Amino acid sequence: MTKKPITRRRDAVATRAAILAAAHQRFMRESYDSVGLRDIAGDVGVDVALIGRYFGGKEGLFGEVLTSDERPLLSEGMTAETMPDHLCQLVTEDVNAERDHRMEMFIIMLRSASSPKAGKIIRRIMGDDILQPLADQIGGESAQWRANMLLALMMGVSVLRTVMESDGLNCMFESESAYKERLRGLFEAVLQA
Amino acid sequence: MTKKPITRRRDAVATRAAILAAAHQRFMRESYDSVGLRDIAGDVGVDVALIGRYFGGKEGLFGEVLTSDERPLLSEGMTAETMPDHLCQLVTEDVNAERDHRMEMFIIMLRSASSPKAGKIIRRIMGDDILQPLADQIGGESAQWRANMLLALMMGVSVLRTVMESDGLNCMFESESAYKERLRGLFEAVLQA
DNA sequence: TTCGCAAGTCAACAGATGTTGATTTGTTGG
DNA sequence: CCAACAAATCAACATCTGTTGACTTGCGAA
Repeated sequence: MTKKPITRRRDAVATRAAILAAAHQRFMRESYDSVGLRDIAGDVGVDVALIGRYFGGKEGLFGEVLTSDERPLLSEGMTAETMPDHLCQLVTEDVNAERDHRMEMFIIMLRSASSPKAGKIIRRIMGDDILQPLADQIGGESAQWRANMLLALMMGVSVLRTVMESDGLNCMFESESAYKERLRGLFEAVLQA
Repeated sequence: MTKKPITRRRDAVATRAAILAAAHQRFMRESYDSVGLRDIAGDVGVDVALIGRYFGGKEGLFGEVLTSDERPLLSEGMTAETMPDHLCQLVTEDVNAERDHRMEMFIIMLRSASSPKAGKIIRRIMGDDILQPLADQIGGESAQWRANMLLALMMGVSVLRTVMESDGLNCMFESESAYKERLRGLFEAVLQA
């Protein structure tokens, strides 16, 4: 008991996790092609070669950033009634504040979707883990269309706010709640059209 | 008159235009970072160095792709009444068909917005040449918010269809017009909310 | 024809990219 | 204390990136 691993300096799982976290941050701010493996390794204070060792390569790392998080991409306790609130809440978080992990995944995917290598991974996840579950959750006649439309709405608002860095959606109203109310109205319009 | 330039093999303006066109096509399908200058030059059948000569560099070329087209980014004869139709039409064109030039610019911007260098140019154009004119066109109380929301809606649908390559919005209805009708309803909801 | 100039090519640069194998270093079990 | 093994580093690779200067070639005017 004297030698309990108090401060392990060579911890494989810890460094692996650190690399994953650093990559997450980088990919959230720049596209797949813009981020270099040396940037990520530098953030952790580690040699580049480790990334190759642990993740096989850049694609492997990116893929794991998108899939390693155990938490579901869609809220679990989401019913047809609470859905507009949920989605609206998700998309209106303070840009500079700590974000919901689902929103972070969303941003990462939006940022790198145009890179051929990253695009393949992203399109699969978008389809299997977001669109399809969303459509199932919605159910009914034109569930596919509604799910696609909801996703488009969320992506549009997200792209505008984070990628295009426009703040024209936020501060144009007398109160924040009034703005959210309008946005929620749109989500409801899609669901009930 | 015997030597009218029937087939000019060394035409500066023609090759310049050809390079510009090739770049346009490339940037429409991949992101700024993914596209190499040698790819573009190869399409035209020309040496890479010419791009540097004519456009100063990659950023210059990209900037000119986005600004060289004289045609306006927003329809000129667009009134408050015809706006939903216009925007809806713009965003629902056949993905494989020949696209409206405004839609093409839109896609190019969406694709490369996450690349730091290209992003600067894009955000300026988005703000000055699209968002502001759109808000002016709308007018009234919360014109800024409405313009942003319209843009978000258009971007979302565009990203979903072209970047994410989802076709869940198109073929889920009994008729194409029914799908468009619903989408137009959303645009109207934003404008009249 | 011949000259000049511009159009276009060639070659090489300097830097960054992802990736790989050999090597060092720290830790742990005997 | 000392081997053994994994963690981490080092060094170099091959390739691709955008960019630059010197070179060649074709066209048109005199």
